[in-house]
Amino acid sequence: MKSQKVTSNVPEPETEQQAASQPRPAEHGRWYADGCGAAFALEVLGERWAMLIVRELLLGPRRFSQLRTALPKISARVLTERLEGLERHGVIERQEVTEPVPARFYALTEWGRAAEPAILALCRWGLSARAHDPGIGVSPVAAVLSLKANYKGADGGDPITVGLKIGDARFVARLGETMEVERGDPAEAQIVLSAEQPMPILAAFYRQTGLSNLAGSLSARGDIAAAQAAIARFAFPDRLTP
Amino acid sequence: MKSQKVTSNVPEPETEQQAASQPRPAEHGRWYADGCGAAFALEVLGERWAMLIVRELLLGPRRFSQLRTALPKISARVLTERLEGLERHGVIERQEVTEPVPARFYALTEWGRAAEPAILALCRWGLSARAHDPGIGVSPVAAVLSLKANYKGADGGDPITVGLKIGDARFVARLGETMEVERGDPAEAQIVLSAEQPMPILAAFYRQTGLSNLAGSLSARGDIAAAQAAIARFAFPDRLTP
DNA sequence: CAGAATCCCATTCGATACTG
DNA sequence: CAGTATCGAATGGGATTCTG
Repeated sequence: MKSQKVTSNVPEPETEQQAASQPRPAEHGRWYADGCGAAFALEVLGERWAMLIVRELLLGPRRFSQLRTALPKISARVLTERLEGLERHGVIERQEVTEPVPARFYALTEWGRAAEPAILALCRWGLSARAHDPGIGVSPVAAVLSLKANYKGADGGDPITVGLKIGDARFVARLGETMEVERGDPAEAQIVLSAEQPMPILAAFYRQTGLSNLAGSLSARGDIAAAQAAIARFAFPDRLTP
Repeated sequence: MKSQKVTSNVPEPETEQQAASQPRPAEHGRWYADGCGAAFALEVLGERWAMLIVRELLLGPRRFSQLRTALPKISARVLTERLEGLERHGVIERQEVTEPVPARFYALTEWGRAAEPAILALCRWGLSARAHDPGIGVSPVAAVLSLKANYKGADGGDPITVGLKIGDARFVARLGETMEVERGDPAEAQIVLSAEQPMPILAAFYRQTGLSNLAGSLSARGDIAAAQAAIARFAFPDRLTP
């Protein structure tokens, strides 16, 4: 990580053509000239798509193409730019693996992971405005984080482990005083919910209802009483706008 | 209760045609096509400056020129645009007063106020990255919210009331289990801190130190032991980046 | 003062094509 | 697959001017 010389907010008049392919604004990020921590956060994460990329990395490293799948409307160019910017700011880092097959992953740094509370808070705020529109897609990661954002604690009850299979994605969540979730095989979980798409799973939690009425698109395996208890540990924000 | 008739500045000249075939870019705010609450939040607050405008309104309604003062780098045009957008989305509302003198204020709606936790979380995340650069200005509101973002509770102690005078701004904070702060006259407070600029006040809290070494630019009045106790109730995040 | 209206260029984006 | 390169088009936003 190297620090850049910040010259001035006045763009240099055509240094050369190279400058055109290297976007300025996030260079050292000085849009706001505001010492507030939130302003600095927005210098780093305030560009379009940046926070959603971080969101997608919150549950573990992802590859370029996986990010594109999770964020279908982002273009390759913008994704490349954002990954560069986030890496330069120290939010993410590249990981090269040769293990099964050579590949490159993008992973959050420690600081990047620390952005989770802010992103979950934004998630709650967004949910407080309008129902989750089922017509709009949600990535598996977004769905799982949406649950995490609205977890209310075990309230003295025992921890419950919940496995989630959403398409190809596999998560294991542990619902204790806090909700911890990571990618992994749900084999050991007390309950496993499976669906091809994220929405049926979200709907089960949103409605604070049983799973039976979604049997068509969602399948549940395991202790059904534990499933009910698990669902009761989530509460979604009241809507503040009609 | 205001009449919320919007779409006034869009004349709609005989074009009642395609609404679905033409994906308008930012018109109805659909950049992301992502059902996640965070994505929706960013449709509303993700434009440059938008969150900082909300931040400035978190401690009470402000006038156009007051916002410009607090955010010196925003242009009148952009501020106008953002205020329109935030009003259209239901985050803020205009208030016309005729009281002392006819004036217009911008105030958060209930939903807008609900964004406070997200903004404070971003503030904490930004602070975890780098020291508050004293070379960069902070608005009085940003300074006070920065304190609120890092308040850790009374831990069994009695509430302490702290008055803050920052330039012309006047705040009263009550440090109980949570920190509540609003604009108001600090006359009744146990402690009153005064400074022309926000930074000396922030510095006193940041350093977890007494006030004596900042006597030049900061003045304190009241129970000095209470002041020490008050300062001890704040803890600022560890830096996660060097 | 509180904006609205114009002008206009730099930035940014999406689509497509290309490459190692 | 994992990006680059290029290009045209849309947008953003600074500066300036106008108005109630």
